[in-house]
Amino acid sequence: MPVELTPSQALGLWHAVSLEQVRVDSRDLTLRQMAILLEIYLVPPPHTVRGLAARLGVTKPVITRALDTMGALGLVDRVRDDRDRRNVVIKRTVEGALYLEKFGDLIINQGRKL
Amino acid sequence: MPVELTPSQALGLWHAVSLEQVRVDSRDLTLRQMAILLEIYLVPPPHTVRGLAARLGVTKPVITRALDTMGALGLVDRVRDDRDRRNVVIKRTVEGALYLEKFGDLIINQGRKL
DNA sequence: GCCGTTCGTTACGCAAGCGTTTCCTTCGTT
DNA sequence: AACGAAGGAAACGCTTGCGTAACGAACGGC
Repeated sequence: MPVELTPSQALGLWHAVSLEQVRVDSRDLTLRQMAILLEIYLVPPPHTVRGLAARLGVTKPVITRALDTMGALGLVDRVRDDRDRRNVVIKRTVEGALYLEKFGDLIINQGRKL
Repeated sequence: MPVELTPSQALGLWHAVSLEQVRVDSRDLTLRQMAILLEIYLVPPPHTVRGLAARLGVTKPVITRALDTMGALGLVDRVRDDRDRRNVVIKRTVEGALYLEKFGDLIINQGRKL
C-alpha cells in the first residue's frame, strides 16, 4: 500500500507536523531520538543497544544517552537480558505507546488538511 | 487534496524518513530548526524574527540562534530591511532550497515504499 | 580456570541549545 | 531634539548532546 505524495504535499506535511509538534510538545526530541523511539515501537523486538546503533549508523553511546533521556521521560524502559547478562533489552512502555499514538494522530490530521 | 493515512502508515512514514535522514545527514537539525526552515521556504515572504517566533510559539532568541546555526550551514540568509532598519528579513538560499528538495524526495520515496 | 572478546555504560572535554535578561539601533511621536 | 517603544542580537549561567576513549561485567572457547 504505497503512499503517493507530490513534492508539495511531502514537505507540506512535514512542515505542518513539525510546526504543530513544536507548539504542542515541550519535550522536543531530536531527530535521532525520534528515530530510535519509532524503531523500538514499530520494529518487532528484541531491541538492543548495539542493534539500534548499527541500524542508525551511530555509536553506542549515542543510543545509551538517548535511552537515558527517553527513559527519564518514561517513553522507554531497559531490562537486563537473563539469557545473556551482557545484553540490555529495550522495552516499550504504556506512556511511550500513547505518545506515539498521539503523534500518529497528529500526522494523520495534518495530512487531511493538505 | 487531502492525504489519507492509516496510523500505521503515518508512523511508518515518519519512521522511515527519520531513520534515513539520520543515516544520511550529519547535520541533524532539531525539530525546531526544521520547522523554521520549512516555514521560511513554504510560506510566502517576508519572514522576520518576531514573526517566526510568534508562529512557532517560542521566544525571539530561539529564532536568532536557529538562524545563526542554519545561516552557518548556508541554508538561510539574513538581510536588513531598508524600509524599516530595525527589521531583519530572512532570505532563502539556493543551498537551502536544494536541501529541502532532497528532503522532499526522501519523504516521497519512503512513502512509496510503505 | 584463564583470557580474549563482547556488551553496555561512564568519563572527558567540547559544542550547541535553552530561558531570561540586558543592550543597541531604529522608529514614530511629540 | 527628545523620548518611549519595538526589533533583533548579545550576554549569562545552565543543561544536554556529541565523539572518543577507557572501563567493568559477562560470556565462550580452550
